[in-house]
Amino acid sequence: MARTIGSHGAKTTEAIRKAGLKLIYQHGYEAMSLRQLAAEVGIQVGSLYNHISTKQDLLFDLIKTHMDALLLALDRALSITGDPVTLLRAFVSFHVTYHIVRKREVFIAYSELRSLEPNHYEEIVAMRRRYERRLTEILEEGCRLGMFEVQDCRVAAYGILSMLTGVCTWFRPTGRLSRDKVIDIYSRQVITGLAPRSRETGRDLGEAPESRS
Amino acid sequence: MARTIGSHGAKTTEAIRKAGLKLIYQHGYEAMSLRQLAAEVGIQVGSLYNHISTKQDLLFDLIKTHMDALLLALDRALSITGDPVTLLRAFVSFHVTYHIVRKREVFIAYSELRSLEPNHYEEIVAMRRRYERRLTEILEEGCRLGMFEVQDCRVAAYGILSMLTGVCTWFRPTGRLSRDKVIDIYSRQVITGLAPRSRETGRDLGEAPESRS
Amino acid sequence: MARTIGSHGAKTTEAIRKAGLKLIYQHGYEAMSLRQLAAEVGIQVGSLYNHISTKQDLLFDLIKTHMDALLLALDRALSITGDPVTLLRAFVSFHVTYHIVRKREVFIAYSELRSLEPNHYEEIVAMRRRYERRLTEILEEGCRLGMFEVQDCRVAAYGILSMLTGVCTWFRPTGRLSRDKVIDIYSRQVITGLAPRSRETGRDLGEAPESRS
Amino acid sequence: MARTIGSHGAKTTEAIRKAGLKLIYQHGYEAMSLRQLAAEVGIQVGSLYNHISTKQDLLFDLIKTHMDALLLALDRALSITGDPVTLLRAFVSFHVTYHIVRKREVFIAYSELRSLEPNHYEEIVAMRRRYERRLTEILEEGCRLGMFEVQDCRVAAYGILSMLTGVCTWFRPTGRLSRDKVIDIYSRQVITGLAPRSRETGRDLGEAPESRS
DNA sequence: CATGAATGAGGCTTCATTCAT
DNA sequence: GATGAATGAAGCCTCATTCAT
Repeated sequence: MARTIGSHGAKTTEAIRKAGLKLIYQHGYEAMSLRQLAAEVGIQVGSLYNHISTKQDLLFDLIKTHMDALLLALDRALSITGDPVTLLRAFVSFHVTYHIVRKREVFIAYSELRSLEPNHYEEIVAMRRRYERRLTEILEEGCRLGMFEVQDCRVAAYGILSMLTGVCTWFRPTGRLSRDKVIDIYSRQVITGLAPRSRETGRDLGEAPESRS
Repeated sequence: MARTIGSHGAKTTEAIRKAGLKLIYQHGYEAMSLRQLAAEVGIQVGSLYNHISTKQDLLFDLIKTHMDALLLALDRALSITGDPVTLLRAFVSFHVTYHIVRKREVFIAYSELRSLEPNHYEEIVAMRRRYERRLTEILEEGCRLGMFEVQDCRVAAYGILSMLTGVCTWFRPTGRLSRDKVIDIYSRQVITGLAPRSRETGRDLGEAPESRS
Repeated sequence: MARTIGSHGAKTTEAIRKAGLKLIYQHGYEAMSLRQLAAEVGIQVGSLYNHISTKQDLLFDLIKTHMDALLLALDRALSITGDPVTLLRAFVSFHVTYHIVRKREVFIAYSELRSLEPNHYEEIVAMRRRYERRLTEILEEGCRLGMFEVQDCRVAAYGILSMLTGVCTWFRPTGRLSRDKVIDIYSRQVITGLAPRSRETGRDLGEAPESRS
Repeated sequence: MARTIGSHGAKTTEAIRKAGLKLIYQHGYEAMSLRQLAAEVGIQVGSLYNHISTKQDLLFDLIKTHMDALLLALDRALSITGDPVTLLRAFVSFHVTYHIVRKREVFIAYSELRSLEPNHYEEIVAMRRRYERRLTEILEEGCRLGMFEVQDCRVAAYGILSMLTGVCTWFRPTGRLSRDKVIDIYSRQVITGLAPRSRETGRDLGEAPESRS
């Protein structure tokens, strides 16, 4: 991805990235043709190659750029002091917000992983793991302090991530619920879900009546 | 999808469906070529057309067959009597099990929705909504009875579905956790997450310290 | 190069090979487009791929087939008994004849060597060396018997081969000279050129007045 | 081919010609792209057009320049007095030397003839004929004087040219044989090959006449 | 002069689909 | 039913060339 900053062509490059984002989001990487992409940008197919080196490279560039931004933003969002509950709430808020605002990047970065060449795939998956790790660490700290109670922090983290990420598949900014409302709802559902069992009663709603093997 | 039941070719037809499932799961519908498919089955490309009418039709058939089976199985799984908590636990167990066992069908039915022609798309989405509706109803009933407390049952249902469905992206049968263990963990996390706020304290972990509008 | 003997498609395959031979001879491998080739054959471009696997493969197939035939024919032509002069005359006759009759194959096999992929290149060059070796051996035997006198049999062989091969660049079947006449002329020129120096004078026309190192 | 003599850009122009020579020799005219050429020179593709007018023009310029130089050098090499044998030896020496030293120009001028546009093609072929004519004239004079005996001077000339030109396909400056040695070998082979049949013996293996000047 | 971007044609190859055998 | 061959569209990419900056 050669990006000649300041030059006139930078505008075209950016337009290609934007159009690529849109079309890949809409139709998928495989289903998007460079013909479509060029048409969307308003240039000839061959001209694309003044800005990208390969269709595959465009995909990688889009995903990589997104992941970089995501990790950076997460760092900033979690650079607060507070107990695990506070951090978890910050995480939920950040994750949901980011996944709503950058809906398309987020979707592509996940659903087109398999379209990446092995090398690129590995690189992105590694970044994704770093992201997940941040949440897992919060859960682990919460368990240590007795604020959360989960049988497996990794599994819990995966569950939370799936739940939150799902937001970007149905949330509409113009819909019934505001973004903050959704964050509120999910924060409660997530944090309550990790609550330790009540000491007094000895059981809670989540425990199965009979034991399983 | 012409299936000549009983004839010798039925075996081939089934082989095509099986191979199609595998290849679409691996590479995606757009990325799978009928040449690959034929090769996987061990026949020539042209011969495929004795069994399928169209690549698109094969996709639809696979998804439709899956959705029929899914809804039927859900019916069976929820045909028990019990309070919402019991039903919810049954739902979680069913959903996770099905998504682990029929991992590929489930994945395709979701990720290749966009590859369906409008008519087919509508049909499948309607079925999917019926599925989601079953969970939402359980939550609504639970709220009515005071066993759950959520601000929005649809949103809660989406969250739960996302969480549970995520299982099929990381679960490995040979992994650290057994299927039952995973069901156990998620049941607790889901049901606890819906628990009403403690009456005594008047607030719970999930509520934000400051008020929101 | 899949060649299904007896099937209807074999005719097309052969037509492609023939047209490929013609076009590569005329314009060169790089300059020949598959569009041209398909047009020459009278089919669609894509249909070519029912008969060839690759443009490169077509080239290799043409050259390899030629080299096989050439070596086989040489074997037959030299399967006579006789002294080196007789064998050399047989070689000249064979080489010139073959290079006139199979003018295009011969030309391609030489001029498009550089268009072959490394593996293919090596294979063909090895065959070519076997061909050259046959001539060199005749010269060596002739020298042993005192019938020829050359300072370096390999160089002499190269010279002879170049001279004879050049025929196919200018010979016209309808031209002034018959094929047999040309063979006659070249036989004499080649064989005379290898004649030992006259015993009486101790020197001959080919020796330079001043000595060289 | 605009050559701004004396200007700074002349260096670039010369670099382009040199790189073009190299790349066309290596890959052929059709296979060489202007992108490669520009990269080899170290400039951008567009910049080439400040120095050449067309890819075709570059080819023609390279060949034409070479042919001019070749004919001029031949004139100089043959501007000696002497009998046909002396002249022939001078020709052989010159031709071999030139074809070894200017290996790439020579090769291109021959192998890329077919890549020239009709006009250019005719022009170069005419020059080539003038070159060949010089050799033919020597042979004709030699025949007139009874020093050579060939049935057809044109054919003999073609044969000799082919033989000598072949040198540039296998000669390596660092190889087993020095350039002078090769010239020596070929001079003898060529001249001996033209020797008249011995009057006394009536055989044709090339006996030397008694004297030469 | 050099540059980078644009063009439009065309490169090789693969695609889903059809159909005579 | 299966096959191999044909189709025509489309896939990604590279080409030589032009031109404003």
